Amino acid sequence: MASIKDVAAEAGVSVATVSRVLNDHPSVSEDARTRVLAAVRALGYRPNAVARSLRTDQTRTLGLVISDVLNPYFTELARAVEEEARALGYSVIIGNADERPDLQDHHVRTLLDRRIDGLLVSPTDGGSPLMLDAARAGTPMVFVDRWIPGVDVPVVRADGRAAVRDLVAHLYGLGHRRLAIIAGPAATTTGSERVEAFRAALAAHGLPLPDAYIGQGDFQAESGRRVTEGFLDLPEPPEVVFAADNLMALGALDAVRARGLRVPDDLALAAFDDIRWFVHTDPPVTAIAQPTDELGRAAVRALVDRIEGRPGESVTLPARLVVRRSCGAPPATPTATNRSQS
Amino acid sequence: MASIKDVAAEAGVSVATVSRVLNDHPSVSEDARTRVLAAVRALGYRPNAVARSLRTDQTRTLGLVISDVLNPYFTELARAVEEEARALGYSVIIGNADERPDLQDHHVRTLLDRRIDGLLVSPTDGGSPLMLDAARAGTPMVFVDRWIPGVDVPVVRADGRAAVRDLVAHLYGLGHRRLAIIAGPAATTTGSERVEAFRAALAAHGLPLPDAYIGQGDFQAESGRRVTEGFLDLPEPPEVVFAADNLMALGALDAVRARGLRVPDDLALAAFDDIRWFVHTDPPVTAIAQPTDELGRAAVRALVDRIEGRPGESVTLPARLVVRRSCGAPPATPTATNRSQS
DNA sequence: GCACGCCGTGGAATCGATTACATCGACGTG
DNA sequence: CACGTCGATGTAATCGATTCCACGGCGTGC
Repeated sequence: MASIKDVAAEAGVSVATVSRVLNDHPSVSEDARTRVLAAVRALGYRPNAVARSLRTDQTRTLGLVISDVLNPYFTELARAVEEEARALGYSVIIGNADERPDLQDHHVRTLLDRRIDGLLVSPTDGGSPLMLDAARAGTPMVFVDRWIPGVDVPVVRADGRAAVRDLVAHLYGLGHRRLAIIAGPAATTTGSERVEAFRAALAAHGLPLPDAYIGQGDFQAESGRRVTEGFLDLPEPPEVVFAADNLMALGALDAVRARGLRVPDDLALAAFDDIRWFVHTDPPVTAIAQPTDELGRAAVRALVDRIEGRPGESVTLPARLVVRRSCGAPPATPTATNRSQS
Repeated sequence: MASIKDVAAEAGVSVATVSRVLNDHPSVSEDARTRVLAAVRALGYRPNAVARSLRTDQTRTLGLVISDVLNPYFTELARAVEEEARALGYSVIIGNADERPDLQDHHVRTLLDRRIDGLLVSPTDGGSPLMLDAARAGTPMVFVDRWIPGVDVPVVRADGRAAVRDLVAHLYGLGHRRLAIIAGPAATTTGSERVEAFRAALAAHGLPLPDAYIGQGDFQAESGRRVTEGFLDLPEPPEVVFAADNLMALGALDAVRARGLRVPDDLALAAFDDIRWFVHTDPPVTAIAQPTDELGRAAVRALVDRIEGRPGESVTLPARLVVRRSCGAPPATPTATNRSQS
């Protein structure tokens, strides 16, 4: 591959001049500029980003560590992040933690080794020493979706409490009284928060949330299946299951179907995170939708602000309830179940 | 951040010795080794991958340019790729082309600028000059899923022809005679191949594939919707629609539902690419499943072989038909619709 | 007892860029 | 006419690693 030296030789100038042309420094003669540009084209020269990064101490790269690539929510998030980053002149390296703290650490470590300019994380746990050290050491960092309490890092996320209240009101209105939840890992903020929001919303209607109705999941489909089976085996099974993410809802659907039961007649179902497929499942699933795109963009903006020396603020956006048929009593108009209403 | 010089100073040795310890070169005294290791720990030193790459001319990084991150098929593929790469000591940078040639080029360019060791591509088009140049210039490269004919690059993909024959036989057996296809872009191999396989399979049953029954899609949901509406507006609409990927099938489902029609009674549906959600859609969708995981792993192995100087061979794995209810006549046993059978 | 070889080590070149500093010529001004 | 200024350019230091080469010391074989 041609280097800046080859270009300099070809154009009959020094490497300094070539570099000046490439970074359009003002003090270059028109003549030199055209000769350099011609040489660049002739050799098909492209600057070596590795060398440039070493010298300038910036990679114009963001690291994004997400909890699970197979989760459509995070995929959408990743897409929005990449788009906004590209618009701001940054690339993104995605690390998939698969909800495993060790994998998360692996990715944070290699991203740090590559000297990415900033890190976007949706932590799978309470925070490893590695990540906390990095935050303390001043690596620009922003938490997205989930966060680690007590760490001084901006957080970009959705607040689902109002939507959970709406959901519970909806369920209550349909006559449901025994409501259960498939929770995410307690070590994640979204894991514990959603349970608390659910509990609070139930309390507002004078309903309890017994321990037997709190199933411990891990945000993966398999745990949703397992927990749902546990619920169905209870002497007094719940009437509704609220899954704290879309994959566990999928697992719940698996469990219900495996028993030959029907949603919502035998068991109603609702989920946190709305995805396109929920419109076409049998039945369409009532869900709480996050403004995923905006979250991704806001997170990148906050991170780039930090990187470039500006404050970089936390952002909280509201989630909202999308009613479909998985909890019973179809909505008034048929189109109301379609996502396009939103 | 501490550099190798700091470590050398702390340990009272030269940078050469530190480097030797870090790369466990044999010729280092036990004493020096322990002092260096202690210094490394004390300073929390981590080698700068950027500097290392500049010197060694290898980044231990693979580039993966996929056609669409929002497509679960590619997400699964990306996951498998990352996993296998990690096992072999490589990281992966994913570029999402969103089925846009310009974006694809953008990613190939930045990946090349970053001097990735090898490139994994599932091309969205017939191949830009940029990519062809890179291949010719000797950048280790492997095509996955889709490929560009006439370029000397190994291809790792699934052969769906047998599965498409099975599908058509299945449809024929159910009494369907008017079969239509929502094709992918003709510029992609998977786009044109699937149409050809479908046409050939129809011919074997003496069935035609009229032009009106070939809808031009672009592998995105919206095009599936649009094409399906076109089919439904035909004076003699097809009895079955075969979508060449899962997103267009989703779009087809949207279109059918928007008209208040039912699958499979009013229109039967089948798709290329099987995904978890197809089990739970209304109705469960008959699909052709690719061995996505194995494809991803095989692709990485072929690429790493190339990078490390070994041959690196093309691989073709068979796809297979998974019958569900979206074409009519439910399969004999209820469990046969479940993915766990596979 | 001497020479050779090997081991451990450090000095310095190198990778490909950016950039501070020096140089040189042209031009304007007093 | 001399001097200061400014624009264009080149030389060389630098980023943080790896690695070739040289060197000193010690063990071994003859």
